[in-house]
Amino acid sequence: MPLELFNTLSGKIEPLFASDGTALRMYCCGPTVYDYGHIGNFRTFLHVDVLRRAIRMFGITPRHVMNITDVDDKIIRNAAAAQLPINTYTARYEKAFFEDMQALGCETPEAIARATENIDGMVSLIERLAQQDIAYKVEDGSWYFRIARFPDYGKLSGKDLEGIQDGARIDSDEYEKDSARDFALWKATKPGETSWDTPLGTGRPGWHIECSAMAMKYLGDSFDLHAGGEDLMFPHHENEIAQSEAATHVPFARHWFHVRFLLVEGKKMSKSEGNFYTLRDLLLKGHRASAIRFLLLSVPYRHQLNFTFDGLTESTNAIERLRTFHQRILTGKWPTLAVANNNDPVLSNLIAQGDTNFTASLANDLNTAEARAAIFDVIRAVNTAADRNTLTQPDADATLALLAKFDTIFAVLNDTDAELTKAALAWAEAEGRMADVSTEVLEKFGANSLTDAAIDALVADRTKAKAQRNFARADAIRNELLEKGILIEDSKEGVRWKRK
RNA sequence: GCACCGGUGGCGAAGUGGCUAACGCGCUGGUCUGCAAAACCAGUAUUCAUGGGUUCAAAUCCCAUCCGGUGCUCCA
Repeated sequence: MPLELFNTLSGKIEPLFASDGTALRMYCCGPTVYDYGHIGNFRTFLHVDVLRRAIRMFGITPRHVMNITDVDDKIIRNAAAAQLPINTYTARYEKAFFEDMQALGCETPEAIARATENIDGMVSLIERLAQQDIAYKVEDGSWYFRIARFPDYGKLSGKDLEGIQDGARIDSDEYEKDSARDFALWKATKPGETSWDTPLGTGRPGWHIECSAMAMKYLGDSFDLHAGGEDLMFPHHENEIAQSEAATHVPFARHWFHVRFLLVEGKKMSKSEGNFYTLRDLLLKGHRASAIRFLLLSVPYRHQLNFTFDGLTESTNAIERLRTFHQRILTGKWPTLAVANNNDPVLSNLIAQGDTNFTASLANDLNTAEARAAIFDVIRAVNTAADRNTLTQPDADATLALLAKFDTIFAVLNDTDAELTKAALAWAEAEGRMADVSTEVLEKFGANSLTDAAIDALVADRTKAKAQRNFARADAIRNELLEKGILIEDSKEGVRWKRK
């Protein structure tokens, strides 16, 4: 079964493969590091993460390059306002970005490419275009791409040139262009602005050129897949194709992958709507990193996702069930799991079917919703068998193997939520953002929160009270802990507790 | 204005021509428990925005209407 994925360029679902027979070369448009990443950004990166994980699950090696845009108008403006050199300014946000990616369980790409470290490549690419008279310089020293010389322009986004021309807003800074549609390859700078002295003149790169130059540097003139958020389709990716193919005369990326925007509480996320959330905002409010990952992945990448706090609660609960089940199979406890001797072929088949369904769902254009459902089907069946003492060791093993497979994609079973929230809390403290921390988080993880030892002591008290059949005392302790977010569970195997 | 996507149970969401409309969360009742929790069992949409049409057969295709969202400009 091949892994198939919708290709924006062809408008069809097509199999993915490594055209060089070794590795699937993919380029993903990364962040512009001028601020902390928000959940919209991460929906895209999370689905790219699932894509690369799925590629590996299907036996293909990914070679994934992601860029960091560390120079652009906003960075220059904000760095100047902060009176910092741009690299000092961007370094903190780049660091934060990778911390956030890790918190969300994203794997690190095989290569990271920074725009400011690849100016030479961009300059030579523009020079190649200039030799063909496709790039031209205007009086102020900026260079533009002559769209009229690239007849395929618009093939990705399906735009016709006339429409663009009519709708184009003319930027007052961009004068002397041959056509309003032509886009900047190299921007002349004003004295004092961040700039590079190059054969093209003094200036800085246009936005699109970095991705063309860096993708080609790391992956070759032609490569397998290019990814990004849906907004990048036009003009960014369209312009990348134009620049690259006009220079090389070979196809740029074969397969284009675009992730749809999310809504927040039914509306487009924006600062003015007051529904704009960074990952850090959510962690400080007490939401778990794993629940955020799971929620953002629960709706397939080509569908709009409505991010809500109810949805986050739902995901938190769903993950609890997954983890509880995983622990049950792993430990044979909570509730007790007795191993049966007689094999139940119906159950064995069900587990195998779950495995097949999981794989098939991902193969079908990364249907993460269906893949998720396949796992829950198995969970219910195996729990039922376990409760009836009909689960055999081979079936338990097969279930664990399936969970492991599930987790190579979803990566939510391993519980690191508490440490991630603590790290966010430490960050808030260091940055003077304690006002953003919810009381719930402070109670659970702040300086006055209960230590594990203190909880264990209270639990021991309660167990003693229970042994004396002093249930009033036992329940009082349980309620006291519950108010502090600690949930106690009794079972035949003894008592366990967890932080809610 | 032009282009496009979507409207499925209380909520989220899969399914895009043919078995009883997945799955998750929630809720109700039961089993277990001192009581809870966890887990299980049963119940939770005779119906897929609305109206018309095509078809032996439609949530799935066509037309119209209403509603939500997106792009055309920096944006994941």
